[in-house]
Amino acid sequence: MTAPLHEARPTGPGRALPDTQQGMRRRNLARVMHAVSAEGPLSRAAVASRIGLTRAAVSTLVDELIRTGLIEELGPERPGRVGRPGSALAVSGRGPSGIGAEIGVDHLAVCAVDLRGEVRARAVRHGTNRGRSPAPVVEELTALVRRVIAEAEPAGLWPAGLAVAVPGLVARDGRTVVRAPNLDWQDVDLGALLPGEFPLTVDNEANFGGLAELWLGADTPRDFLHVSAEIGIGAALVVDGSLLRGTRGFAGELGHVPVHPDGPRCVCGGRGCLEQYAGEEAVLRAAGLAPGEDRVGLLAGRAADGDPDVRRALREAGTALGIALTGALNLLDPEGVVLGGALAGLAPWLLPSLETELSRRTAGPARPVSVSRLGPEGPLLGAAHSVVRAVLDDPAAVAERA
Amino acid sequence: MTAPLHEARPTGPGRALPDTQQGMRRRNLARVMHAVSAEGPLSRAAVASRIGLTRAAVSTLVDELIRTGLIEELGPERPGRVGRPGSALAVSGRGPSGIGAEIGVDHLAVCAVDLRGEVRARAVRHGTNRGRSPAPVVEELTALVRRVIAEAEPAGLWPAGLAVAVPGLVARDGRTVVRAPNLDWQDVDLGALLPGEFPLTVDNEANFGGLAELWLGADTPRDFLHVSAEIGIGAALVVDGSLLRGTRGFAGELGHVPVHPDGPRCVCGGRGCLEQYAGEEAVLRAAGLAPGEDRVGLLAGRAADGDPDVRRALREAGTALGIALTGALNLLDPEGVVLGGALAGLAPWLLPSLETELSRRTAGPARPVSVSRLGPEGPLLGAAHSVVRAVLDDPAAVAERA
DNA sequence: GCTATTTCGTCATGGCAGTTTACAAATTAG
DNA sequence: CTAATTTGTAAACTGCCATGACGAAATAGC
Repeated sequence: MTAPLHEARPTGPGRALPDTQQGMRRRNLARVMHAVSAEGPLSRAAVASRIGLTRAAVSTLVDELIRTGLIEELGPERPGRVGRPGSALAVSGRGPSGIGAEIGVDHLAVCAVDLRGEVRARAVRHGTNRGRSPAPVVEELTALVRRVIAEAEPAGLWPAGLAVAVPGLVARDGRTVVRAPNLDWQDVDLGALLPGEFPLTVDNEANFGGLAELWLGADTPRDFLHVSAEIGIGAALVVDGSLLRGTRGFAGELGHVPVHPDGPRCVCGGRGCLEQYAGEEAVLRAAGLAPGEDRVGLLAGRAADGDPDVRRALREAGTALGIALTGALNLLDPEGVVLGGALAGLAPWLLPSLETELSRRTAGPARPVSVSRLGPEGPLLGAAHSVVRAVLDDPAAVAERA
Repeated sequence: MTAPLHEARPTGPGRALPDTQQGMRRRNLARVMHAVSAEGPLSRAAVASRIGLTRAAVSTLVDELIRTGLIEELGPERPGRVGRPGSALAVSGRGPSGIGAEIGVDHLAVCAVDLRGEVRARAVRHGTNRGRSPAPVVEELTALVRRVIAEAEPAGLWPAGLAVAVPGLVARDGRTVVRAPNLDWQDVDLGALLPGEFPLTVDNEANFGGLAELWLGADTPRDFLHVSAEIGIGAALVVDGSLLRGTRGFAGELGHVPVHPDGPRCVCGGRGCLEQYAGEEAVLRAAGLAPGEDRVGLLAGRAADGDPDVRRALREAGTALGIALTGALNLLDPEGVVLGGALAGLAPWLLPSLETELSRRTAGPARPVSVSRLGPEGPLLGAAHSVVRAVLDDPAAVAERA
């Protein structure tokens, strides 16, 4: 059972799956899970009115979910309202958990999140992975994964799946890293290197960051661009609450949008790509700094100290970002833009020129550019939560494995 | 009953509609319609295996569709295979029809398409609409609509809906033309001006063109960009077989993607937008021609005659398009690009420089750039077919009105 | 304090949808 | 001409949700 968790589900009239009563039941179980998960403790009656089924139907659905341990009965509510109080239902803090992992340039991280969305265990290993071959890195990651699983186990949690965020392009199979320039990896099938005991998904770090923003952000809209940078500049395109991945899985390559078509050559073959102006390397060079460890921290520190070269470099990066984003906004018409990853930390110095450029170039009301609250935690949390979402999306599938 | 036909259906776990048995039935009726519509005459058994239901279930579904006149029994098949031959089922050529309409800069057009996809009636009125106020234009259009409906009526067709393609931005309500520069319209509620007897959808001409490409194109993929030009340059973003509309409905504004960020001022407030290089007006100017009637024909004629100024102007437009499309391809990773509308007629002179630019700037296998077979007919056909698709998507809804 | 009202959760009943099983009809293979 | 195969349909069955009724547990009004 190693199916990709977040496969784009075929939707609309084209979907080939027959519509049978069992499917209906499964979808309604999912609806109950989502309602309870999203709106806190809820009585059966409240769930029924939320999802449009009758109380009787919800009763049987909830019974089943309680039997399989996905939902817990907290006890009677104490409301000021008239009538018999309902019995509060909540998603269980035990049972299946989502294991999220991140392969960063300078670290490895793993965490376990329960169905309630709480992080229940974590493990980190610092140290660069640049240029290391996949096998030993994944081996270390696997060790962290096992440690986290072991740590969560006494609390009654078992891994329902593993999702790995990587700084690079991932094929649509959700397993293969096609290219990760920072790691110098190419066509690595992580599915073959990682333990096969549970469902695995691999995805781009920007994508998981975007999903984290969608699921955990305070008032993130269902349509936005999540821009993230770790040397390369990637964007997660969230459209109507789900990721736009592209045919090959390479959508969101904001870094190679042409900004100055006659500008400097880029590794991608083009000229004047955004990455040549707002990529980490380019900014460091423009700021007169040498590449090294913790480059983002260095930039942020210098900028905070008022270093004029760094400030100018970031200002220009913001302008270039603004130009590239103008194109993206015209194409996608999202509700907003969120700066995540390394960009979040540098936002104070990027935002002014970025917003100037955007408002200069786009008509109509300005689209809000906000900064991720999650910062560097985004991808890891997004990965773990993607597993949790998969459980909420089809609780019946998990119940079979429990 | 004037609900928008092609509203983005909420999908996935978030959709609020309860999953009830009647809904199941409706979806399965739709599945049968789609199977029969897409794969020609089919026996009940063939439909059953296609959609994954049992023959018995399909039998009752088909019975219902035959009773409501949406499907016809053609009679026994004559196969070389062993076993009792099936009875061929086909979508009916009578009953509900889709009325498509187009408000062009230089013409109005209306057509009626039956469930089989055949155009059964059409009407055109030539003459510019530039600068005319909405009311008289829509009045003329309404007259054409009524004529087409009357023409189709003796064949047993009745209008299941009206879809109108306009050269401009349309709000997500599917009724309001927010801005149509060529017509000089702004915030026009077509829903108030058009007859209210049947469901109405209004959409961008590029969007309907893209849908036509998706539904009628020979081997069009489910993920592509359909680029179209009528003064403005618009693109339909088809992602996984459905349109990406954006929050406000303005997605696909390729014309205002920055190509040379320091280039000439654009009406949108920006600088160096694609439209400044590849828009109709810009190309005419670059070619040393004055604007007038049938501008595209003029350009194509001169180019075919070998006029060097025109050729150069088109070559440069192709280059600019290539730069803007590079950005779009990096963001969306579609399977291909289709040139439609006015661009289709000019493709021979645009394509070389466009493809050069694309292959220069993008790594990996070149994405195919193809030319629409439908040409200027695309938007009209797409509009009419969108109504037909709505019927196929929910035959039960139509049966109630029959 | 007591009764009426309101709301909750559950149960029994019923309707509806698709499955299973069986069978007659219509064709080909030999 | 018989056996094998496939189609379409009917009858019985299972599963799921809706309906309506009921007891339980709270509040509101007197």
